[in-house]
Amino acid sequence: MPEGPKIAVLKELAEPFSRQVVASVAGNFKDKNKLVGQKILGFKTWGKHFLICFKGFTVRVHLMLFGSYLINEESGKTPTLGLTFKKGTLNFYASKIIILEGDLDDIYDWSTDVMSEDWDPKAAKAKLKAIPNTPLYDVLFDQDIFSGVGNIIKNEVLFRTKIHPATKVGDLPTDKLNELLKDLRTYSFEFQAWFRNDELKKHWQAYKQKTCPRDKNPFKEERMGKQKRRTFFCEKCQVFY
DNA sequence: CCGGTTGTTCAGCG
DNA sequence: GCGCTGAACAACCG
Repeated sequence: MPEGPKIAVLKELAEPFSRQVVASVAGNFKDKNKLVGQKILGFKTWGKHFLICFKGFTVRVHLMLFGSYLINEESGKTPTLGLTFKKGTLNFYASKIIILEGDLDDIYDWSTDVMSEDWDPKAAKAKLKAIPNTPLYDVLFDQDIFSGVGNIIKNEVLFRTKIHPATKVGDLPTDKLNELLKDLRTYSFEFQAWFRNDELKKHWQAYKQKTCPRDKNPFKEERMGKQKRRTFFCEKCQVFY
């Protein structure tokens, strides 16, 4: 389900519950009693984390690989966490949920989130300098450098910038690195807009595709990186630096 | 029914 | 203590 842009859409859809008081709580979440009667101060996101802010603490929802949510709707299954308001419900299924105590600004570095207004590509570059021998297929999954980036964004952005996924980050020419950093953000917002309109898949150029749309060369598909994730690339137009 | 997956954490080992 | 590996977890689709 999630990559950063989908969580950004969740925040938009949840916004009507901002400033509302939690009337009752359902689900398996063990600290659910702590939420009853509390007013939601607002919602935030950090990469793939969805954050429900209360006074003094925050509920962190992570949808992982299979998680889902329903707004003003029930699936019939027990949610991990289900919030009921005077009007409406917000349900999370198959999610990992924890409570964060204290100030979020002490917990999160917002500048690593490629969709944040605080996104700072210079900070990312400084971190990449320390790991020049790491291939891009691993680098792009590092949530402490590129919060919100997942396997779709990885595949699409490397294709769009014509960079071979096995290129080591230190071997990238400066202008290509800059282009990559820029497109991670650009593509994430395009992803968000497409997902909102339910037309994300139709815009996939590399992910799960068979043929390169640029030169009609068949895509290579390999399991790459520490996480052995599906990687699609064109050996003709994606340059190995 | 089986295999695959837009993700992360942790135990176990050398 | 480190890095690496595999397992574990979750739910839905084709």
